[in-house]
Amino acid sequence: MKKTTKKIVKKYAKKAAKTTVKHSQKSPDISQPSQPVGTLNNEQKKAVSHSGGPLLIIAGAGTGKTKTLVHRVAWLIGQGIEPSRILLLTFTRRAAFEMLYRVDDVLQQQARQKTSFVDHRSIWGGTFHAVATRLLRMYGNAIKLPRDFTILDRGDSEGLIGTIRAEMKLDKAALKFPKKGTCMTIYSLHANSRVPVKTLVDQRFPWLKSHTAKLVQLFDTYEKRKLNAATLDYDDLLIYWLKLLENKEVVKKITDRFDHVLVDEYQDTNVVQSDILRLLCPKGKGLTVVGDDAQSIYSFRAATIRNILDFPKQFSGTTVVTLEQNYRSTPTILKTTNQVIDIAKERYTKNLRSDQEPDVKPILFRCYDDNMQVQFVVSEILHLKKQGIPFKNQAVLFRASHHSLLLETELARKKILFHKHGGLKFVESAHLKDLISFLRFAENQRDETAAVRSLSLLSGIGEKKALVLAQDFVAAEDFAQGLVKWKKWKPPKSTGNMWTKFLKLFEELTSGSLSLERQIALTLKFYTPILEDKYDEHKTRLADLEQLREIALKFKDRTEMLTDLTLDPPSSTEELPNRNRKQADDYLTLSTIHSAKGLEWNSVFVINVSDGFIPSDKATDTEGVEEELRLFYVAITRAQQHLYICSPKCFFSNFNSWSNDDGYRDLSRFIDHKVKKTLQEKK
DNA sequence: GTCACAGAAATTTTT
DNA sequence: TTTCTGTGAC
Repeated sequence: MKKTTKKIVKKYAKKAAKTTVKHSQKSPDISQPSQPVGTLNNEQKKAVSHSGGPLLIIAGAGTGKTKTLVHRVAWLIGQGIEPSRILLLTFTRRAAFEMLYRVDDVLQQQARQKTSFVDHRSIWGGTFHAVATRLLRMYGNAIKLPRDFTILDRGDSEGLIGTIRAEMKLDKAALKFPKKGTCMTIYSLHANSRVPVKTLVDQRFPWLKSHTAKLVQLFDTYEKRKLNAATLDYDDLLIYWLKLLENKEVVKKITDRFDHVLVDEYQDTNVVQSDILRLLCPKGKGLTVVGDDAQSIYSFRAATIRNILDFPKQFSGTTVVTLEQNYRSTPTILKTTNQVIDIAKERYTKNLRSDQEPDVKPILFRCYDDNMQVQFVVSEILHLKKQGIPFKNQAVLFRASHHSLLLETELARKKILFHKHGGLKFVESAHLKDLISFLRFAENQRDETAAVRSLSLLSGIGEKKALVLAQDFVAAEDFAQGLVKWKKWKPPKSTGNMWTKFLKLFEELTSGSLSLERQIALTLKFYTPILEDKYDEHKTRLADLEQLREIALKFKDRTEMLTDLTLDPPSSTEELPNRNRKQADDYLTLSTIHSAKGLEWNSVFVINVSDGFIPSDKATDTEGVEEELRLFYVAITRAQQHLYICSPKCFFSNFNSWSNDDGYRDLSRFIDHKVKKTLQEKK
């Protein structure tokens, strides 16, 4: 386990300095005075040095949540807790890294005073999914899970569901059976919320009621197929972790590992996750959770706000500490954010307060169309830059990934560099998945999804044949026998010599004697002609594959690379190796609001704050709209000093003419007259 | 069973 | 516009 944390650290080490500068309040020249390093207020102190029963920290936006958690970890270590006996569960790997990095800082400060040296790197840190994977590789055999299982990402899972859906003949148009994506959504909600499929369909997908029986059957087959292929999807990782804890033989081994479990962003956990915690920390012993119910924005992933609200009920003897002192934003901004969250029907969080000097009111820019919005944003960004606020301390936030397309074009035209977070990920593009499928197949030959994907890339072999070949291989007595079977097989003419070449590649990849780099090089060589044939613009795609090769350098071996790329894919252009290093590294950030969670900037622009976008018109019921409100709240609480809320009246110059985003839109209903009073309007 | 083609659908958010 | 799905020719 030590290894992995070390790797995380190594992996991000270069970026570290950059990241912290970028997202922290460390720019004294322009930022508001933030809480001095090393000092804690009374509430924070109480949380940091709490000992005894379970601890719930309710931390409003910008109240120094990370800092408190970091200091708590350091304090625990100072109390003599072995770092390797601390488990830190965060929402993203990046958050885990940042915390570990800062724990190191605090420890170094302490070490200077005490001349003791503690290695923080043995702390277990990561997302629920990443930690689950590690534990499953260690103890999975107790529940009959092979060590070399591979992980299906969302696309793979949908693909498998789609295949089964077709096999069950549910794909006839006249049937109007839900598409694979919808099936997957239902399945995932079911898996993560433990609500029976029937109830779920009745309540949330009533128009699919007539298909319930078939859906259940479909999911059943899906589960069997995954099991057979030794593959787990995202949801399985949590479910199997729970199974591990329910297993009498292993549970003790795991609970004995940890004295303390700390969970960040607790408001966005689901019931499976809270069950895991309950078994991991019986009676809440050594359990600390941190969260803010006003920032719960992941219910589409079956997160339930009840987890945080009912925590004291679930764990008797809970100590609750509430952090209300905000160190991030100016009082003028807080006035707005407090007013916004006031609209919420159900509200548990109190108002935030700040000691900073009042500054300019947040700006509401109501303009004619989306083009004007872009012009305004770009000119303000440049203006702020002139005032000494670098691009990296500014961010533009939006509801959906494609909302930034128009802006991206304009930024490119003006030669302003930016990084975008959220939306389709690099490794999710078809050509990357193609390439990765070879490696994954070599890793786990039972992985049906990877097998079918890679085999059917050969011309003359389609999905059907690929599946038969894959199943033949698995059915063979052992690896060598499988290979013999394959060698005997006569491919159709159109396959040409590709079959022989493929066999050679497959043998090489599975030999176990090649470095990861070499494996990728060979696969790339094999795949390049296929790619050139398959896609028109192969140049850009080839460049992407080269990037993957560079990324691969960071990983120890194939297992680690495959796991990492699925659980923690590079989420922005920033995390990819940059071929133009010489460029100044002052980048503007563009981000979906979801991906902006936990971050902060001096100046924040929230665009498309018009009804239909915020709240999204996909959210229909009250609960959905409430979540949209919290989402908007998350967006505006990211700002330290300058906040801009932009809302065009019309959308024409649309990115995608096929969407129905066009037309007139009102100002978001979240900007009611009370909120408006806290803003200064600009036209 | 494979593959090329035409027509339809589609983007909300993510581990 | 791109991606997915279903159809029909080989």
